[in-house]
Amino acid sequence: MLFFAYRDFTSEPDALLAGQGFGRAHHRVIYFVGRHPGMTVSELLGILRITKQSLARVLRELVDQGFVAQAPGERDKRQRRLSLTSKGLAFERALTERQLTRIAKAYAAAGPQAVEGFRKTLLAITDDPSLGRKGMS
Amino acid sequence: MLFFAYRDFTSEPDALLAGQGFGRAHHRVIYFVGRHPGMTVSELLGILRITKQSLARVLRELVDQGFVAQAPGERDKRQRRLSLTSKGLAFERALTERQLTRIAKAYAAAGPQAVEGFRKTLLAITDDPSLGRKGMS
DNA sequence: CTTTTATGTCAGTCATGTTGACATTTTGCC
DNA sequence: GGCAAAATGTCAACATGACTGACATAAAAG
Repeated sequence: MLFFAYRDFTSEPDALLAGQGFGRAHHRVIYFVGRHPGMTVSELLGILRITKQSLARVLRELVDQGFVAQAPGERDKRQRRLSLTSKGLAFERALTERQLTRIAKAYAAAGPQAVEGFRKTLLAITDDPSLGRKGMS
Repeated sequence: MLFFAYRDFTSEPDALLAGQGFGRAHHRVIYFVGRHPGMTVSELLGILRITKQSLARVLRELVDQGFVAQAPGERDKRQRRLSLTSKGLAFERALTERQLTRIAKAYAAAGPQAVEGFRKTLLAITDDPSLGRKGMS
């Protein structure tokens, strides 16, 4: 069930992303950078749990095409704090819109209590539920 | 959240599979064949929604190594009805065991009502909820 | 007898992950 | 001041699992 839900949940954004030559990996970066503006590369690596080489490719494309901006950290100039450009923000909203529609439909079909149970159970399945505190999806 | 839960949910079976030189794709085949013994290749393709070329590689490895058996259909001899061998069944149980433990933990943490809401909401998120009637996960 | 169906197979490509090695800039500590 | 450690970037090679397109075979269906 998780497999099907995840596949269908990502299918609409995937189509949009493909139009830009992007994939699901780009979506994840856009998503997390959008929710944590100013985050560092290593924070992002920690969340995604992938290698920096994997991230680098995706991130470079997003920066090159003007979806994500990098700025040296104030206190620590080694860091590259990441944020979405206005172009990136617009794109993120377009991606999320589809998923919100889907969630809304699920909410309508299953009811608020079911959705609350859904959240709770998803968090319990996940190894590190500390990530779930800020409205991630 | 779906992303994290799916990743963590599959992490333990993934480790087991890697020991046999298998991947997540093999797990899905073993899972569905185990739940629908005697299913045909095209039924499996329909469920997984991948191309036959993608399936072929995975299926061939599973058959070659004696996890899955093929038998010509009785009425239609073109078909190859798929089923797990005893070796395949034992492996499937080993894989599922880990996930059941995780589900049990989630059940304990979130409560039965939450888990029921979880099921309901997952089905509502999925495009074709007809798949969810037989205790799939 | 011809077409369609179920399946298999060859060959090439793409997206996303991996390891390992090495470079650059900046920070922090003795 | 100097040097190790940290944050990041980059090159190269490789694995997995998806894709497309083309073609082959056996059996069923008309």
